[in-house]
Amino acid sequence: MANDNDLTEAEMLAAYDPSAWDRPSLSVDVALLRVREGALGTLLVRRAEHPFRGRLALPGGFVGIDEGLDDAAVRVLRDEAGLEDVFLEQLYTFGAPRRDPRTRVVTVAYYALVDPRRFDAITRDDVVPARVEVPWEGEEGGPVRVRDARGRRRLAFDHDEILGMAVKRVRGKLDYTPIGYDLLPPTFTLAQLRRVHETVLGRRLNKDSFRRRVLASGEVEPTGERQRDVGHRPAALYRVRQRPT
Amino acid sequence: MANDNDLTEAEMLAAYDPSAWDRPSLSVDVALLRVREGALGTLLVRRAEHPFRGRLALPGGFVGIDEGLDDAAVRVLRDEAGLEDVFLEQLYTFGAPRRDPRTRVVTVAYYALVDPRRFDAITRDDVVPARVEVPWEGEEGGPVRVRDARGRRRLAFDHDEILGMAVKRVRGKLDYTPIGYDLLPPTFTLAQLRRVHETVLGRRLNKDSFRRRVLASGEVEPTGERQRDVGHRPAALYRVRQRPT
DNA sequence: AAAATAGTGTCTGTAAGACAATATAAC
DNA sequence: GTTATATTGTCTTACAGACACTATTTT
Repeated sequence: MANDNDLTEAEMLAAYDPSAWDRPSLSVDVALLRVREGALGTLLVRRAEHPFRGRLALPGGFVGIDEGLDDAAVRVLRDEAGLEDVFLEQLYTFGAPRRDPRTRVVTVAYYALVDPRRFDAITRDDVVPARVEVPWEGEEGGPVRVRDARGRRRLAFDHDEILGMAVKRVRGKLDYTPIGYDLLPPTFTLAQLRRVHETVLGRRLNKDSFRRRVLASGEVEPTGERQRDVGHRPAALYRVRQRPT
Repeated sequence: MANDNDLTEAEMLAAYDPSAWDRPSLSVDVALLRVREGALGTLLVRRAEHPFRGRLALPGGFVGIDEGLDDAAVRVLRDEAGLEDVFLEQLYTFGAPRRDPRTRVVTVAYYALVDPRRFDAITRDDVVPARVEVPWEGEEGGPVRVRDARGRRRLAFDHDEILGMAVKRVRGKLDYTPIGYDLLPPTFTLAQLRRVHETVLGRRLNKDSFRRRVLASGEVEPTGERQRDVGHRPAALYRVRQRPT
């Protein structure tokens, strides 16, 4: 190519041919997490086509040529998992050259946190809830293991790595961001909140200091309501003070 | 396209045409950070071509079709900034549809931390050191301002956002990871280490408790040496105990 | 000796962990 | 009343901030 330094910027843009070089494909994948009955769970889709046909995978899809990355993640979550208006944040970009056997595909991974009630409301036969087992402590990191109603599953691509990175990220952010509330219904007791934290972190927390810390944080306020029909003294219900969208 | 569910995976891979859809270009950009004389600095390159010709930008380049993302970042750092073997970690992926006026370019941003001595050893006339000014407190986030020998500079693309995200990330990781040592020479005093932390965090730290905390962490060990020619009582020199690659 | 910073020892306040005591709803 | 958990209060311990004091080098 000749030296283009004599062109104006407009001329240069007009002459630019984006197809001149081979380039990777770009996708997004969304690692959904929920907490229920003291266990981490996720939502997977069964692949209808090669590669990894029949295997479970994260909801995902290719990024449109004029589509923002966040927009693509929102679209995938809506179209493949039937979920909208959930916590969604970019996680990490995975681009090992042979992670997809078709061709080079770089994927921008997102993670989402969902109130388990909305999770349960999903009824699509290609969407499969699965339990997430974390085989490492703390924020060590590494792939997770996944188990659906039929037992242990190997996920497509490097999706067990992506889920593992999502768990690691949430563990890291739980202590100093209001992220835990996205895993709960709009109104909750302090015991429920603690149970969510314990499940995500994979360890028990001190009941008293957890309570003190949360109340002192100013993140929650009592609704004035209490639990009903619980077979013991009902706990006060709280809500997040200002959900910071 | 006809239903391909009757093909074997091998047939499907052979038939797959990666050029069938438009796709974004993919680049990497590296936000370098160093601390010197109580100020954050970075390393920029002057763009020789459109777009943003003549403006300063982060070292960056397109990802090869068979090149790993980390490998691309290492290559860019070596070829454009002349640096090797520095701390380098993926930061965030920026993909707003119009961030590059040529065409859709998604960039995987990395950040690197460098001992300022190695920084100073670079002598290339297209590489420009610049001071980084952070106009926000704590981990609020947002773009930074950049100033080179000639004064305030507007960076190409969204590179001031990327640098801002790098500062935010380092601030967040400084307290609970051994990341600060990558900004220092192999041997250092506790006062130098504290000064680095103060510069990154943008606030003063308590001298006594910083000292106690670092010594109690077990991350450093005394070399047995002391400073020389400092005009006051010389401080003991320390090194990192085991650099965890 | 003066200047300047390194390093040590001690006190205080805050927050977490542990644990005991009391409260309240369902049965 | 019994059961089961919520909620409050107290004590202890760990650690950060503050500050005073001593140490050691250059000038």
